[in-house]
Order: sequence, then C-alpha cells, then structure tokens
Amino acid sequence: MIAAPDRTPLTRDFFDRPVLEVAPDLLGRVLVRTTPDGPIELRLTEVEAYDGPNDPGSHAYRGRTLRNDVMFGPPGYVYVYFTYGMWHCMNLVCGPEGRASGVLLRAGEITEGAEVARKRRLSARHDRELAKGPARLATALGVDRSLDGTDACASESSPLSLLHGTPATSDQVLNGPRTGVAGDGGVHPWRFWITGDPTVSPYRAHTPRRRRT
DNA sequence: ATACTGATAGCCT
DNA sequence: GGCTATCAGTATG
Repeated sequence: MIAAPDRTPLTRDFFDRPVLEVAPDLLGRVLVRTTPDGPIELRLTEVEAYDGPNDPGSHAYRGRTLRNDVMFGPPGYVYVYFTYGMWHCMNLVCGPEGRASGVLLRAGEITEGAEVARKRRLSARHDRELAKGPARLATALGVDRSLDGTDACASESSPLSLLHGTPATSDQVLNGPRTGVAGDGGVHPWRFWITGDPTVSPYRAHTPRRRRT
C-alpha cells in the first residue's frame, strides 16, 4: 500500500541547507499554486542547482542587482525572472542567507487542476507536456514577476506553497549536466531528475546564436 | 524520435 | 550592442 502524500508545507530549515543538498530533495515534492481560477498542484520531477557567486551559470554571479535581489535574501523564497523576451522561470532560494544560491524548477507532473493549466498552455498536445520545461512550468502555473519574493513556506492557501509530498528516494534520482547553460560542458552535473518520468524535459546543450544581419 | 531557426525584450558590459 | 537558466514550428529520419 502507498502512503498518502504529506500535505504540510516545507519549513524554512528545509531550504536553509547547501543548494546541492536541497535540489535532489525537492524531487517528488508538491508545489501548490492558488489562482483565481482554482488551485493547481505540481509534483516536481526535474530541477537544477545554481550556486551563487562561485557559479558562472548563476544570475547572481556578477553580484546583486535589482533583478536578482531576492536570491541574496533568506532561503525559502521564490525568485522569478523574465527571459528571452517572453518567458518566466521560477527558482527557490537556498541557504545560507547571502550565498545567493537557488534551485530552478525545470519540470513536473500536474496532479491537480489540469483543466486550469491547459487553458494557459494551449499548445500542449498532451498533459505530460503542460510543465515539461521551466518556462512551460511557470506558464502552466501562472507565475510571473509579480510573484518574485513570495514565501514558499507559507500555508497551502497562499499564492504559492511547497508541500512535503512524497520525496523521491535516492535510487530514483539521476543527475547530469545542466541544460542550456553557457560554458557548462558538464563540469557541473547539477541537473537532477526522476528516472524515467515522462514529464522530464529533453536535454539541450547550450547553442550559441549567430548574429542576424 | 532529433535538428534547426526565428521570435522577443530586459539585462549587463 | 551582445547575450540569454526558452519555446514552438518546421523539416527530416
């Protein structure tokens, strides 16, 4: 028999650990997004770690700015950024405070509120594609910069909350190079995912773009 | 299934 | 001015 997922929120202490410890521990956890259209729940299946000022792939690498300010604050809060002129992506700040490390939420399985998520992701041909990729995940959940700095340790009824769920066991977790990070030729195998899960996004190496004329 | 390309605007040098 | 923690559409095996 299978135990029901634990619906208590993760605590501040959960996030107040080194990012490489937190990242794999997030797999199988449940993100609840409360919207005017109803709640959406997502079981995390793929994440990526970014280790602050020592990590050239991190938005915090070149210091504190208006955009990345939340990353330099306390752990357990949400950092949302806008990229490629069209998309949003969300991260969870990890400890210790001031290190500016975080976990990018890359993919997950919608376990509740799929009807609401489908309306935001009209191009998805299958439910497993609703949140397959970081920008798709944010779109499906209706997450944008207005949620930057939101507390993920708040109650289930707040705009965003991360519940214990059913954590993946270590034998279910694989790791490998991060997706699309410039200069990260596998030196940092900091992408973590649940083995064989159909909602995990395909790996893409960083592709340098040629300047258009 | 994989491979390539254009779209788009904020961010940082 | 160059770059980007991406996606959707199209082409091809």
